[in-house]
Amino acid sequence: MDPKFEHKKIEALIAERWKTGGYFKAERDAKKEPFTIVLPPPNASGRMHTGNVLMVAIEDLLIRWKRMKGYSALWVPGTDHAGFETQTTFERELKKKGKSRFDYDRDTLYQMIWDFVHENKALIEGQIQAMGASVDWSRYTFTLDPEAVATVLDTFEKMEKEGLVYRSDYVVNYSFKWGTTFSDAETTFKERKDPLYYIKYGPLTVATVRPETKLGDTALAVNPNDKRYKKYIDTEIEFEDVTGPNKLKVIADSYVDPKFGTGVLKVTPAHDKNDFEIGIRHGLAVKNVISTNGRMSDNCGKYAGLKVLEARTKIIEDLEALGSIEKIDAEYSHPVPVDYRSEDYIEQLVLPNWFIKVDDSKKSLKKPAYDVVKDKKVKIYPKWREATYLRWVENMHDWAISRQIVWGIRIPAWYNLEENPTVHVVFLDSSGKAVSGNAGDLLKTYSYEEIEKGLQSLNAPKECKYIVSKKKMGKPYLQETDTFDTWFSSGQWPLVTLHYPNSEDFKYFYPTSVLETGWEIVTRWVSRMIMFGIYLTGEAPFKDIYLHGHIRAIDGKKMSKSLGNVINPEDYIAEYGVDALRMGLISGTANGRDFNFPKDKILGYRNFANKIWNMTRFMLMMMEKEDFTKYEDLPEYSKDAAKTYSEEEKEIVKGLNSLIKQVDKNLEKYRFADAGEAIYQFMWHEIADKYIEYVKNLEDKRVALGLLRHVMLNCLKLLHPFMPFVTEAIWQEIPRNVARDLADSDWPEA
RNA sequence: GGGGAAUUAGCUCAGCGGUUUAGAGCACUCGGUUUACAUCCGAGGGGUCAUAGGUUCAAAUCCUAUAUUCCCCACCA
Repeated sequence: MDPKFEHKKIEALIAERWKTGGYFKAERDAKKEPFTIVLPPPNASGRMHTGNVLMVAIEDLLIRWKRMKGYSALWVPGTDHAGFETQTTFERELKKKGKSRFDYDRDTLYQMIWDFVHENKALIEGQIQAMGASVDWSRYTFTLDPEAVATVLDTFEKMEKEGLVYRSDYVVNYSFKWGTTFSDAETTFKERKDPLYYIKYGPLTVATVRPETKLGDTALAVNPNDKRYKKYIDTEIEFEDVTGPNKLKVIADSYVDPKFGTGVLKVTPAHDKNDFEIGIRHGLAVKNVISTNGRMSDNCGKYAGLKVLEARTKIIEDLEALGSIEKIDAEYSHPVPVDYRSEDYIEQLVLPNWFIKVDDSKKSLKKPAYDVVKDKKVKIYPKWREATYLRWVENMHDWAISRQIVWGIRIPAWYNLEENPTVHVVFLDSSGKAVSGNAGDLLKTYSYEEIEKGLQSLNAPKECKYIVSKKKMGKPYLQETDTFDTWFSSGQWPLVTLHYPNSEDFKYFYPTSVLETGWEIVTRWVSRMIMFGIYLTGEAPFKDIYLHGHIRAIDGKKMSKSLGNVINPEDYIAEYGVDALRMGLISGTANGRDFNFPKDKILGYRNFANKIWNMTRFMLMMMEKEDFTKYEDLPEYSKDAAKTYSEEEKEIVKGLNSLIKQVDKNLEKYRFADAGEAIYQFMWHEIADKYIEYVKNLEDKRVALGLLRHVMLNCLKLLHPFMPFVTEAIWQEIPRNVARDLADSDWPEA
């Protein structure tokens, strides 16, 4: 043995050994109990970050532990197509080449991204392997594998048949920059200074930062308790507007804050989420005045076609001319919605979108998803996270599942262009020029085939009829160009990876045992998996949920590129080894709370790996010296033999037994750090500091050395799920009575 | 604005059902070439457990306020 534990040399050898052994391929064995974890799929074109390392470390720990305890342990690996993330990464690459997505038709673009992802996929797969993750590669799944896609489409079809799918106008967060909608979760707010205009509407005055949206006003609103305006409620106000004489109804809604501005709100249902809801409450018309191209729409009269900001300037001028501007507060600062990636402005627009009813009177999706956690049929660790889940699910509203991007699973709905001439189509004609317009008009000049081939996107008004079909419909049908929200497909991940509904794997391994992931996607992902699991199988897809904390940078701040504090786990793997990194992160993660990257602990566990390496080296040296080189040369541990042990020997046996119990107990409770810490303390400070020193000084070492070997072998088993490489490497050096590799060994019993 | 979490040694954190002198790793001090390990060994210093009240025979631990920090959700036109 080398005088030091050389992780670089050993890791690859050991990984190869496990691969040859085939220990991680889970067999369906009726005599065994299944233990299943589905790996939350990392982004297929991304690379490993510290969060992934922690996730792998915890899941591998659970899986190896249960496998050694005799379960049929299955850990299913996979990668995610990560719709929006990947498409934007790819578009950045395109930009470097002076191209953009608008240069390609939809099918070509999709194929290009497919190729891009498949060129990069091997990287993350290799990293998962290098981490020592004992996943079953024979069951590897990519979210866009044909079978995975088929399952997702089947689910959509079923939901559509059962009336859970609908199309509706909806206020979406729309980015002109990216040309797509963003979910609320992908939208943040940024403080910005904008002039606040006080605009007269007849006798009333309204304060707004968006005068241009006045073209879409369909009411004025006041607080029902506001004495100043009581007399105007339910009356119509007439006034001279920039477009000529106008009149608006005054409604009462408690959303209006009497203390803000003048206490009068202009209601623009098409361009503000809250106004949209007021509109629904009061049955107001929705007048769309801003189009997806960032310009004022056709129904804006003389302002039509102007960019939003141009229209604002113009309208202010016109209002000034009318004498309708009461005052301007130039110092007004307010939060504006921006997209979380580029912090570019987000406009709220009304677009037809695809929705899932989550609280249908006949078939509620959210209620059982709530109950199952409330009733502790699915347990969340740490417990205090439960409240987040319950609160969110309780307030869940219908789910907009469509995204205006190419990279994803295309919604399998088809529009008959002859029956729906108003479908708006954008395509590249045979010369590569972009053409857009209504299908009815375009079909007069272009053939269906040309449109279909060059199709970039379509936008079907909500009245359009559609047919759901997984097969290509052909002329005169065009397929919806929206794709599913990533969470719609990854929400079915446990079902997809286990080949729901008819496979043997599904019957044996479903529901899975534990879902382990970061808490930040509890709402977006975990709730959806529970919903789909119950909807399709009647059973939640997992029994326990363990949520690990976020890893912050060393400075205690969130890792971010702009702060330059992002930690690349590979640097630490190279310097300290996989085992040290895994164990260091696990020991930092205690209660599922966020924690700072535990640099010192990683160093500490690197030293520990070296320590147990040298303990073994020393033990073997003592054996060799006394010529106990074969297994049989030393006495085996037995309860009988233990009766004649010395105090020191009895002490170490007692310590080992209590350690085994402690490790099991802590792992049952997901207290990984405590379990690991206990092994560390025992091996270093009981075995090395005390017991080895004791053996060292004995005249006759036979019995004590035999016991040392016994204790060491058992400790290696306990430590293996935490630090798989170094323990396996040491295991191979010690003479044993069983040939099996450590990864394939049985868990010790106290 | 609503909700959650944290505040314990210089640093990062444990202390999960109230129990003897409050623990660990790193850092620090002193001393060590001892059949492996200096990524080591031995000894040691260092904490009024954020603050103020309360419950109790007994509180870092339970309760209530306050302060500070972090996070999530919402986002007043």
